[in-house]
Amino acid sequence: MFVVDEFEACCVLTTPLDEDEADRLAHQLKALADPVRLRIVSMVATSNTGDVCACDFPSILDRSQPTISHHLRQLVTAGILAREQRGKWAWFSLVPGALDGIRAALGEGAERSPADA
Amino acid sequence: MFVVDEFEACCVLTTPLDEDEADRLAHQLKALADPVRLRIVSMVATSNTGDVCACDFPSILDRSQPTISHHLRQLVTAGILAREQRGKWAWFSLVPGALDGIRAALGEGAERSPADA
DNA sequence: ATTTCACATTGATGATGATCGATACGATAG
DNA sequence: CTATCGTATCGATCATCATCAATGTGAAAT
Repeated sequence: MFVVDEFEACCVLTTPLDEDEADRLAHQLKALADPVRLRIVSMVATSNTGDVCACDFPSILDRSQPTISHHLRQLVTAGILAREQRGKWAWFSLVPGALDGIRAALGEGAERSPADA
Repeated sequence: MFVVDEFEACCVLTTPLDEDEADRLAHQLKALADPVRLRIVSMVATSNTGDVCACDFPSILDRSQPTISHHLRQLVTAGILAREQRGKWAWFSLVPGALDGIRAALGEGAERSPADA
């Protein structure tokens, strides 16, 4: 319905992500874009109880307790993990739908074929 | 080789991401976890020709040409964008299935219900 | 109350990264 | 060949971040 043609060689697009939307998505992706945090999330995701005690991470992931705490805080802040205090232990579970939102955002532009077919 | 049992209060998991796998995924996610790169990818993804000329990005995204070039290189290196030289311009398109792979990895652990149902 | 334990916060450090000016490279136009 | 234009690379800078030792906090046990 438009398709520019008064150019000699460049430019033909429709509307992409605006700046704010890109900032939000980038923030969520950054929370996941770390090997330690990915393993934390996958440990929680594959736990058969649905949650994992914070005390498990340092030994399994070979990081100090403060480092693990740092990563857990980022994941909670990003809305990916939920924290529950149980006795003197902290348990973490996946926030339902959190990863689905990110996946959906990535999928929005990934379906179309490259140029035609 | 895992499944601890000499603990008093913690730990119940199955196998999550191993270190190498987490490194790979983190590398891919890092390539996307930047507002400028997200907008680049979305511009390419929403282009009705399937590709975008590098010359478009600096003005639209308000970044210098070297900065754009830097981001484009990261996206190509990560296997997300493909580069094609056309005359003296460089055109970029989505690598088919690249984002799908990332989405699938995120989805692997996102389906199960929190604890039970 | 005191100790103990689990976790968070602080402060510091080294690494990574986003950004741009300057410059080099490569292709086209003259 | 020379000039021009699009893009990549270089070098530098400033910000962000992963990491850990030390310390603080808050709850449970004695």
